[in-house]
Amino acid sequence: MTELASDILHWFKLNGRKNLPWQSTPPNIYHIWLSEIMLQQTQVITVIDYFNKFIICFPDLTALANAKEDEVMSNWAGLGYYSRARNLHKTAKIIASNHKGVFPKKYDEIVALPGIGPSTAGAILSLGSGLSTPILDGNVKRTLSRYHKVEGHYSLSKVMEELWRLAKHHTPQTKNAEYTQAIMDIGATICKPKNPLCGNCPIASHCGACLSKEQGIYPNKKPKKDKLPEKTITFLIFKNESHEVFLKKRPGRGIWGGLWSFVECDDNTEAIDLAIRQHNDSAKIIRRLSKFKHTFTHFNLWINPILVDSPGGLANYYDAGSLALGTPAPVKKILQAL
DNA sequence: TAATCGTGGCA
DNA sequence: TTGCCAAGATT
Repeated sequence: MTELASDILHWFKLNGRKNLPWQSTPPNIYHIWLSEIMLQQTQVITVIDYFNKFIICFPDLTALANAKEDEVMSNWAGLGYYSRARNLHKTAKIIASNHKGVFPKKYDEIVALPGIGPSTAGAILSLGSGLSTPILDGNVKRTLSRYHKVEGHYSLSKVMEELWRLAKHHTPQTKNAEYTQAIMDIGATICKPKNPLCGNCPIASHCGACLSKEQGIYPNKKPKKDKLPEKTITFLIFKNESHEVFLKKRPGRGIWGGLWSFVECDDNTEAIDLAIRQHNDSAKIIRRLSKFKHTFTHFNLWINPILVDSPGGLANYYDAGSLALGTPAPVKKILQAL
């Protein structure tokens, strides 16, 4: 066992997180899988409430496999990266039909499932079955980059190969579930992106970056991008006499895939008039709501919401106060303000 | 290899 | 206010 693994395991006994909602003895593989998917690019604090709500609706893999897609999406709405939810549902169905409802135990089978890549597969095997399988999530990448002063940004395949090599090198044969949880805990609570708490770190005395006071240099920063592109769209909020609003299910790919949203069109008079006529020939604009910005990782979206009177509207009109459908965050924001 | 895919918290 | 980016995978 490497010194890093030994130090981390010792630290874990007293300091590790052992009461997260998806942790149990023995581990529940469904909970482990679900949490790992929710935790992709998402912090623990954000996931906890979603996880608890989700396992009440879908207590086990069979319940999830038998669920309607809209019910799954509704429980995921607000968490983001919605392909995760669609793939989660797909995988539940695959396991139900191809694996007799039992989560597969082999790495090759697990990594072949939709939404599960090499790191998530490793985490499932390690945390769920205690197998000696490396992971390489953001916490491990950051911690090992500092410890070994790895040169180059993650976007370079050469850097990722080196980090995987190091991750495998430190992954112990025994106590692997504890090690995996421990190194993620250290990454999340001590070896943080900004202001790492090296004074509390069990591996600081052997950490290259800490010893040379270069915690800010490693991991190497992402090359700066130009300004984020900006887009402006119009939301048309069709409202009938019963104060119900029209929502449309978005296609299963692209932004907000599988969620329900307003009619959307370009932000100009001609496009707006056309979209209104096409939806309901007797509809008329009531008023414009205030324009607001919604920020994504890769662009900024300006949303121009317009409230439209839509007499006779019936199909796919819903009461905003008792909506059971998943909606994008900005749509939910508008619905709550109506 | 580089884009795409959400949202919210924090410095 | 703006920029950064989190328990990554997919195309």
